[in-house]
Amino acid sequence: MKVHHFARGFWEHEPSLGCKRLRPLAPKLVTTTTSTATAATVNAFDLKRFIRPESGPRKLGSSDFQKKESAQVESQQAGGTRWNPTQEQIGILEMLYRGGMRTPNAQQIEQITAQLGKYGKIEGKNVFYWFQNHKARERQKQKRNSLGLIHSHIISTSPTTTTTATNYLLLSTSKKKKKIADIVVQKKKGKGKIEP
Amino acid sequence: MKVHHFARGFWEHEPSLGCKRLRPLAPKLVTTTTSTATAATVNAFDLKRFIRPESGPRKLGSSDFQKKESAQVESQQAGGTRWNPTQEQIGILEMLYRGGMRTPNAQQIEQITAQLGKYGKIEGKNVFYWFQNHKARERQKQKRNSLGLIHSHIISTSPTTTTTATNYLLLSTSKKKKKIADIVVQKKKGKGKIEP
DNA sequence: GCAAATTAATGATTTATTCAAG
DNA sequence: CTTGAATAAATCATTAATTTGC
Repeated sequence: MKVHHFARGFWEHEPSLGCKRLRPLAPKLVTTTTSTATAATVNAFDLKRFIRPESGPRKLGSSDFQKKESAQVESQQAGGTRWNPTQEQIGILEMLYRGGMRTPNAQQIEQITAQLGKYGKIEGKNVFYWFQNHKARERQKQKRNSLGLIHSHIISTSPTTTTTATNYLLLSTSKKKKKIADIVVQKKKGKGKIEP
Repeated sequence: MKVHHFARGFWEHEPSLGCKRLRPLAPKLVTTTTSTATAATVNAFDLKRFIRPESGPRKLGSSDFQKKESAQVESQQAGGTRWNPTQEQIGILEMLYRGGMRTPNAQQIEQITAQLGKYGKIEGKNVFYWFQNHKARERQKQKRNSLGLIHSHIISTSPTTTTTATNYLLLSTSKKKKKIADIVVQKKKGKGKIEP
């Protein structure tokens, strides 16, 4: 377990969040250049690829104009699938979370993204999702724990309200997800969990 | 509301998983798993955000992140708050819905928005929400109807009928959030999905 | 030691629920 | 009430971390 290879030990700044995912190779420091002033233009839909699921044979013959660039070996993930946060990114996000941030609004997301972008490829939606997921999963964890210690006296820590009035929206490019109606009439909501 | 985040001094991680993932990424051979192919088209989603600072209890003055918002609120003057669809817009949307569209992807949304924009101010998120809500509400309606058939009893409030305009103004605000935790909500998840 | 196979995490979507404007 | 907007819960899907057989 715990293979501490301090090959490059630089990133060991925080002992508390020391080893979550060792996966450095982050570009680290990007000279910033701040190519864009980011003056505004916060809205505007960014169009991106379109992935039409089954739903019909259309599917456009055009191969695809996707980037891919075949780089991917680049700094790290960059593969194109899903965001893979670096240690630094996670650290900052957790810091913000602990600081009380739960559902950052658009501006906050923008700033955070810009900041985290120094450590690796990242988009605003990643930040958004991270907060959503982290919040939800911390909650589950807590619930599960509290169930575990029925006798314990330390329950407190209420779910912290949340609900920041933020406005943002993510458009999804529906993938080819499940399309057939699951006839699962009774999906058994709890699954393996112990729901009260 | 809880405004009690902050003093969250100690958090601690999972005792058992001190180190989550620290495997330095094994080469893992490309393999690419031909099975999936996935086309790899990275779909960079777009994070749409628009800011509507006020309009609600604002809290979470957490970090210094909040600063310059409230700058441009007027981007949506005239009515200010929410989208008010015109008849043409609704008509087109319903047409699309009946045609089978349920969750348009970004490109589709963009097109629809562009089209509907001819009849009135509208944004992509409005289209997105409309489909979300319409789908959900058609579903409930159907569920309710199927349930109601057993009794054939009027549910009172005959829908559609009467005063759509709601004479009594809503007192607005002063709503309260109720926790669903206590109530044993039997959310009947199972339902037959009726696809046209 | 190495990879395929398995498992645990967690990123990304979809669905259900809630709030509140009109 | 109707329904646009927003959030949370549930679910799906993919990748990293482990385990296992050789």
